[in-house]
Amino acid sequence: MASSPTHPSGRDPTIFDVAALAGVSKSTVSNVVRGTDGVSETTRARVERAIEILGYRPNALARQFVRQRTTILGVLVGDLDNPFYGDIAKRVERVAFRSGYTTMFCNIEGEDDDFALSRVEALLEQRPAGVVFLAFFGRSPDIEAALGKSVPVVFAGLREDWGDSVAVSNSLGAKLATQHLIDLGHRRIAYVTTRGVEQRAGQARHRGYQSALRAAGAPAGPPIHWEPGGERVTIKGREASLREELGGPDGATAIFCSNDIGAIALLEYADRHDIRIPGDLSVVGFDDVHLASLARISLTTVRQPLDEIARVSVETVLARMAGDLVGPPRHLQVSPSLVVRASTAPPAA
Amino acid sequence: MASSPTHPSGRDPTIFDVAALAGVSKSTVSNVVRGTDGVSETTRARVERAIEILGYRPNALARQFVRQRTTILGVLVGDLDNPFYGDIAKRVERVAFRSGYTTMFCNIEGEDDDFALSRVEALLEQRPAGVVFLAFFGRSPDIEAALGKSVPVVFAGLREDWGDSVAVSNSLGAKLATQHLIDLGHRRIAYVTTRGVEQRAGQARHRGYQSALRAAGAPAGPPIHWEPGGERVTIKGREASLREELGGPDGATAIFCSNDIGAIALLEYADRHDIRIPGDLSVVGFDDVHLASLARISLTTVRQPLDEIARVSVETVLARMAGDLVGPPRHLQVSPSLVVRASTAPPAA
DNA sequence: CGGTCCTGCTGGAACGTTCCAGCGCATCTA
DNA sequence: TAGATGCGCTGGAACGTTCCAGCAGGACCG
Repeated sequence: MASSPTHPSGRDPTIFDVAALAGVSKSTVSNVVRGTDGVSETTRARVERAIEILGYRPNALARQFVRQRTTILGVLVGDLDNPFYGDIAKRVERVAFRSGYTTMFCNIEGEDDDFALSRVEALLEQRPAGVVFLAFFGRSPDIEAALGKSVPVVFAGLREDWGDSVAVSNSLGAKLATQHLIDLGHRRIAYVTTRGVEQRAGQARHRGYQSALRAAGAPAGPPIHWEPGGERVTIKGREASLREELGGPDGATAIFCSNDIGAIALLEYADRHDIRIPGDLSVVGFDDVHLASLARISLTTVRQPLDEIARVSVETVLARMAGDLVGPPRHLQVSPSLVVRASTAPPAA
Repeated sequence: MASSPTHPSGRDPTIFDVAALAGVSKSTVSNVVRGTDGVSETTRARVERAIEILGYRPNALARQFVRQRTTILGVLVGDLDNPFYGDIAKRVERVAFRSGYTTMFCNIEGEDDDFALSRVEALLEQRPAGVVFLAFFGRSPDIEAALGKSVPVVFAGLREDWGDSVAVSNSLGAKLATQHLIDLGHRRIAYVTTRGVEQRAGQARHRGYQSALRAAGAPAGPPIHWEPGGERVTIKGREASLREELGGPDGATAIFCSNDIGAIALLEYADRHDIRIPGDLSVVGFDDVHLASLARISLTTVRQPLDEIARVSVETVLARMAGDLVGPPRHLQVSPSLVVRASTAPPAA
């Protein structure tokens, strides 16, 4: 048990101990602690002195209990080990802390929906004041039911169909990426996506890709689903060989990949199969994870303004909590930007 | 406000509502909810039915309040954005969840001790049942004071001077790394360290490096402190040029770097300065972050068994919490292993 | 000078659990 | 059959806050 030096009784001092020492009522101590006004300067000083002497610290558990709310901000993360999530998680945490909230992370690794749901329930049991989603959920009805309408929710960059959201403009980002390839002279540009979890964002990115190509009068293909590490891909439900889609005489000369981790896996694949980048194949990613800027990777990509996304997301959910923001869900968009590096070049002649 | 369909009164149903419906006392409901035995099968069934009907969910805030403890496991992370921390954080979370604990992460970015301290205090205010350190703290006396003796603490892989710890054997890992370079034929092997935050681990790694070289009759240098991105290094407090330490006629032919992120930064530096790796210079890291296994990085490194560290760390702190582990701090060591990749080769002839 | 208003402080009630002493009743033992 | 034992259940107390109605007493107003 912790015990302050001046209060060796074993139990932590309570508001009553402070009140007794300062010669005031518990209510006054409470008012001082909470910074309520309506306490005279002299009384305040006396109480503060008593707090100091006793080493009193408010019991957060009691406070949370009586107020029936915490200063916990729940954060649901797709995969902490993915640098994109790690990066944004860190920023969310920083912003929340500045506003007096403590973040509670739950890591969800998309694989198992039941697992994800049980994680969400464990999080909700702590009665967070709000929840920030950095992860996508397939079974949203269950999640929605679990959340009820009891907790404000914001989606940081992932979906726009439920709750508030703050997202980069996926279609604009995809347009920037695709237009860059078009400007370099590419015509056969493929769109590769790697993870089911980003369905909605991925769809929007595919639309942006399509619209850029259409505007340029070039052909846009369907999404090519690829599981990093594998040799096979799925196109409109049919299996095919990744090798044949890339770099060959009829294959694509450039790829826009729906995310950096996938794009980097593509670079790996290319390295193993003697496809030179950007000589034989140009690759553009999405996210601008740190990794992408390493000289040995040097991936051209679309940068998400993570700081802004994190800041605005937290601000939004805090505003909902405070009642400052009411009404229907608000969907904010932030602007992506293109970062050109060494993974893109004009197509071979 | 959340409300179950069958309980539209606005307030969440309490144990009393369940008791009334089931025709028993609140105590019996409590016993059913907590799984206490001493409740007959028929009563239990009746209570469970009532719980179902009302959609009752125990109020975690009230429970925590009355028991004065939570099922929150605090985790202090060095930098969530560093893949090493992200990886181990994720594993810790997984193990904790399996044991019924929810993890609360606090991200500490070593720079600012006052900030770190305020983060720790915010974490402690939630009264976690235990704390796992994945970060190193310079000002441990303050942290120690803040923690008091009230919360069991375990250090995962970082220090061995306070609280329980579960760490890879840093000196053995360093020996493996250095011996690998010696076996390849290197004699001029430098030790580079990048971050103040890993002082203790770094010191142990330097000792392992020294002992391997001594055993081989080769010279061991002092730690070379390098700030990734810079050109200058500090050796025993004196400044020098990194370029001159590496690859030159008198410079090192191989480097053992105290961590992978630093080692990868060294690769970057080498790339920019036309030092070929491993032709001109061999590099070994420590940690085996995912990144290191990318074909374009392919860093020889020392792997930490992160799963084991995470599992044993959480087990240790849970055992302390439960009182199953008593007595003086326990310092467990786990074994590192060498992962040979393409960043090391025999020295140029 | 009586009433009203404000300021600073008070004390009770409430929050929803857990924990525990204790009680009635049936069963077992001598 | 009396007493002991144990099982299943009960009701009160406690946990440390916040919130709120209310109360003195001084200042201000007509």
